[in-house]
Parts: sequence; structure tokens; C-alpha cells
Amino acid sequence: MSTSSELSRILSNVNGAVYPTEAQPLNSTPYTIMTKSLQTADLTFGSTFGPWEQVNPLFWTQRNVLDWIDFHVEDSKFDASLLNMGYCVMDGPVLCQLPRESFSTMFGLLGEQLYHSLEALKSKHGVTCDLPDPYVLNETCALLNDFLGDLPQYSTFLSDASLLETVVVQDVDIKRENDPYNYFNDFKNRDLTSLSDGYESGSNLSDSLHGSTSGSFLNPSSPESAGSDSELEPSDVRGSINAKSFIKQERGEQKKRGRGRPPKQNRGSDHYLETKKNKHAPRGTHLWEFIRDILLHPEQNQGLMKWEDRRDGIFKFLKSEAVAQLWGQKKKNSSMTYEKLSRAMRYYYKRDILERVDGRRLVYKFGKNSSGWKLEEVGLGR
DNA sequence: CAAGAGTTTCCTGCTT
DNA sequence: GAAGCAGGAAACTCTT
Repeated sequence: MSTSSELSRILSNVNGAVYPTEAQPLNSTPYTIMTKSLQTADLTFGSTFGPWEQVNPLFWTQRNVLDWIDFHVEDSKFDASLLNMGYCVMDGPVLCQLPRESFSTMFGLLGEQLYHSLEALKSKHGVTCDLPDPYVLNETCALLNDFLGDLPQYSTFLSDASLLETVVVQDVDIKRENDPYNYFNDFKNRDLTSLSDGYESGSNLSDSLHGSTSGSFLNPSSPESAGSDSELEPSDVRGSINAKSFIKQERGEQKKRGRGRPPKQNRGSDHYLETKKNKHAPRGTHLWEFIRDILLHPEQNQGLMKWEDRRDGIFKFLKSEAVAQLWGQKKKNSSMTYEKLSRAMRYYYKRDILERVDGRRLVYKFGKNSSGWKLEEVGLGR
């Protein structure tokens, strides 16, 4: 079996373990979310060189590690059959903890090369602490953090938001086990610039959402109001990592790319010319999961959504357009509105991911095919 | 390449 | 009248 295919097989297994099914019965632990977040993020790149090179090794996923090993196997024409694949399945934090001698033990003749490569990458990314907290980033959380950080009412709460520009990995106390939500607060102190899915610091949501007043930070982004859309999307001002992956410019063309039915030509006009770099959400980032993740972090999403009945999974949109904008940000779709989002929500009724809540505006209920929100699942049950 | 999933977009009609 | 809700239809991208 060739290296690539073997590693691919392992990768599949790893992915399978991380995403058992599409509607992963996840207990939404920080670790699960983090892993998924980084993984999907990494998959986004699909570069020939490997996303791992751009990412702090401390934040590598198992996939990154495998890609990195694979790269070196190819690079050195190493006979992959000599590798014990069992040793290849680990994530960045584990890898970074390995003593030098373990590299030779585990990877044989390739060990030295891997060790030096890792050391180089570690120094490149300024890795100095022993153990990072890799359990901290959740796409939704990150997005929310950016999003809310720009709101006046949250400016105090996130008073150190500017830290996001330059923060480095810090030691954290390990309270996560007892407090599944704790990581949310932690993550703003992370080296987000090393992380890969574009919700890193400085992705100024304010660029597209500023000009707002508190309570109504959205320009009603009706298709008619091109306002915010004429500006760069956060995705456009992201780090270089992403930028290279999504060059599919058709600026000036009439063609609408993106999902769904093309909007009418004369509605909203210009912003539809904005490129859709990332066409499709990776697996595991479905709308209902996005909503769920917002709800699971009440200390950060206040003002956007709330639980009406936590135990029964009934929730309400408080700022429907804001949530829609946030969803749009995630999907790189600046023209998302609550109306569209709600249509997608209504499709969930059929699939029992959501249940109808009659007579109550903006209120929905998770259905039996949704998961990861129940108290027992998030470790708050009993 | 085709089919299916999961939206996205638009629309009409109805309700709050 | 505005905002939501319902749901049909069509279009689109990504995954399988």
C-alpha cells in the first residue's frame, strides 16, 4: 500500500471517529467542537503543500499531523511501510510533547527529519509553552466573539478584544471538564492568528456591520441596501492562509455564484458580484448546529438568541437579523437575511431536526433528530 | 458524471 | 403596514 493511500485510509478513520455521522451525536464538549473546527477549517485549504505549515503545531489536528508526516515521507522518499501507522495518529499537542528520542523510536529513520521539521515549525510559530489549550476554538464561538466584540454593548465584556490581534498562547487552568462553556471565554486569549478558519482576529465584522447603533447594529441588510456589502467581507481581509484558496474571481461578470437560486439582477446589484470564495459549508457546520452552538454559549450570545425552555430545547431568536448576518458571515454570504435563514429552518421540520412551535414568533424547538444541545449531552444534566 | 443533501433565493398568501 | 410564518419552486455547491 502506498503511503498516500495508507495515510488516507487512516485519515478516513480519524475523520470517521471525529464525525461518526453527519448529525453527530456529539456531546458538545469543547474538545469535540475544537477538533471539528480545526479540522474542517483545515480541510478548507486543500493546498498542495499542507495547511499544517501555516498553523501553529500546537493546534494541529490529527489530520494535520498525518499530512505533515505524509509530506516528509514523500519528501524524503521514505519507505512508508516502515512506519508504524499507529504512531502517526495523534494531534498537535501530543506531538509537541514528544521528547526527541521518541521520534526515532516511533518513526525510525524519518524521526530525525520530523523532529527538526517540528522544531522549525514550532519556532516559526513561537511555540514556547508546553501545553496549549487546543480545546478552545469553535467556529461559531469565534465568529460570535468577533461579531459581538464590535458591538458597543459588548465592548466592556470584551474589553481586551484588541488582544486578538496579537495574543499568544497562554497557560490556562483546566476547568473545562467542569465547565463546558468556560473555553468560550478563554479563547479570546489564544493565538487565533494561528488558527485556520478565518474567524481569527481582526476579521473585522465591524467592517461590514459597523455604522450601527447599539441594538441595531445591522443595517437592515435587505438586498436593496448594498451598504455593507460594498465593503470587504471579513473573509477578504483574512489572513493570507485563506486568501489563496478561494481565488475564483468573476468580478464584473453578471453571473451569480454561490448557493441557491440566483437573486434577481436588479435587487442588491453590486454585492452579488462579491465573490463567493468558499461555496459550501464543510460537513458538520449545518445551520441547526450553528444555532445550537450559539445557544450553548449564553454568556456570549446574549441578545441574539435565548432558551425559552432549556430542557425541551425551545429557543427564540431575539435578534433575528443579527443571527442571520452571523450565519451569512459564516457562509461568506453577505446577503443572508432572517427570511432566508428561516426558510432553511422550516425545512428542518420535515426532517425532525426542528419541531414547530405554533403561534409564537421567532420560536423554534429542537427535534428528535438534533443533538448536542440536551443538558445531558453537554454535561449539565441531572 | 449523476444523484442527493443542504441550503439559498424568490415568491405568494396568510397571520400576528 | 411591517414582520413573521408557510411552503412551493428553482438553482446552486458539495459530497457520495
